[in-house]
Amino acid sequence: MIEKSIRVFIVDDHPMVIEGMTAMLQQTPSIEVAGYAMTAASCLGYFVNQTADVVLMDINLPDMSGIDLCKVLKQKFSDLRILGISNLSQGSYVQEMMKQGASGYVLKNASKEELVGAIHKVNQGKQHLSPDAGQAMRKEIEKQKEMPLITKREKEVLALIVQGLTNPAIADKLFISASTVDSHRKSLLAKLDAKNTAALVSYALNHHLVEEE
Amino acid sequence: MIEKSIRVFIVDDHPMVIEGMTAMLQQTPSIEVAGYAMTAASCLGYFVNQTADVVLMDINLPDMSGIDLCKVLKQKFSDLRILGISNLSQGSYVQEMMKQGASGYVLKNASKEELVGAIHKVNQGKQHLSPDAGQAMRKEIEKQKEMPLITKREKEVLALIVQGLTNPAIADKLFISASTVDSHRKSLLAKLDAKNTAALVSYALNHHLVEEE
DNA sequence: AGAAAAATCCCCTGAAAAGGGGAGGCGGAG
DNA sequence: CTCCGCCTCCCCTTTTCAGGGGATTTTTCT
Repeated sequence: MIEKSIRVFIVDDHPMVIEGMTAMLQQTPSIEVAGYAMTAASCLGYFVNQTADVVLMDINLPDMSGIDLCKVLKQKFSDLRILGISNLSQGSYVQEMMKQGASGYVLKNASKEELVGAIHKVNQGKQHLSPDAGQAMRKEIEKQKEMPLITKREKEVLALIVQGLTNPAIADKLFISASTVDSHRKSLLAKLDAKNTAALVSYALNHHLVEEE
Repeated sequence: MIEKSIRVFIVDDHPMVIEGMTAMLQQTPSIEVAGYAMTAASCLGYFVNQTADVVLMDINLPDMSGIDLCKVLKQKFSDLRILGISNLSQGSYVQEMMKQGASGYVLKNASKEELVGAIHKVNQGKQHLSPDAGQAMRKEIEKQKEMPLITKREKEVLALIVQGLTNPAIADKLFISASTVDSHRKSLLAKLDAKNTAALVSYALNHHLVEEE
């Protein structure tokens, strides 16, 4: 029985990883490396004239996040299967990736067997998540359930508190009264179970409730 | 002219990277991949009976930090040249690595040419730093010069402030008076150019002046 | 349309922190 | 030995925060 081999396209900015994946996949007859790109731009360029079945895509690209690239590719080529690749098993990334249409996620410390297996699975329209990635994603979902607490406004206030602004200063920035800011501050203290500003800021930074770092 | 090829040993917990580096290096006649290990333990096991000229070593290993492994290897085999490998160009790691006797540092996004070049350079007893890594290291040194400000006691107080303790509570913990704690707090505010507790905590966490995260 | 949640604003009191000053002891570096 | 930095402690005042209420409007979800 003759099967068409799966055409895989690799997007990663690390030459080592490209070489490694290529080396791994070349040993597998059912898989064929159709090409690779080291930037999102050149990846998109490739897909103008050519195509592939599965894209192995690093989340961290120099010119565009893998999440955005995933979105763009799926919009143009809905049949394309995308497999996210990253060394970090941060649930939030995994989640975002899947939301944007990725079919799976493997970590960079995946074995050859897992990688090949994942490609086959994804090519059949199934999903594949690395054990750690899946776990991280589940944890992330748990977390979000545990504390959907903070409202938009509170988050804004929190961000300004973290920046070292006082209530009056925050009031100015948000065009509300200092009393209101104080109300939000009190809610935050209660919700996050902090008993003063220091604990509040610590919590916010350690739980990534605010941007910047 | 016949030259002995350089025996390279690879230590990395990512199969992809091992495959990738092996693939890259096999194309280079002057270099021979003597073996590889995915854990510090198996690396040490290898060197009981065998040896190599250059070790390519990832900083992030599952069972031991690359920095510690570097130290151990250099103690036992001072002739061994060690080339650190990592995707993060964090200056502090680079510095630590070099302190422990590493001969160089390349980033995972290094090209085949750079990798091969670095191996040759290091094998000749020279040093090699990836451009980005070198830059990161210089920045780190700059940083440390910019602010050796905080004293031991201040750091202790800062850590407790970050944990959300008030002056009286800190005073209790450190067996000093609340007035003294306040003095330290004032010093911190002045030194770190923060105008309140929130800014202080932010600064401390963002600049890793305290443990835990 | 009606209930729930969020956002807005205000009062009060006491505690903590910010900002300013001064001062004594102690140990290391010049 | 003397100076300087660090640690220690205290005084003062003003501002900000914490904790407890209560109240109104707007948004959101059902």
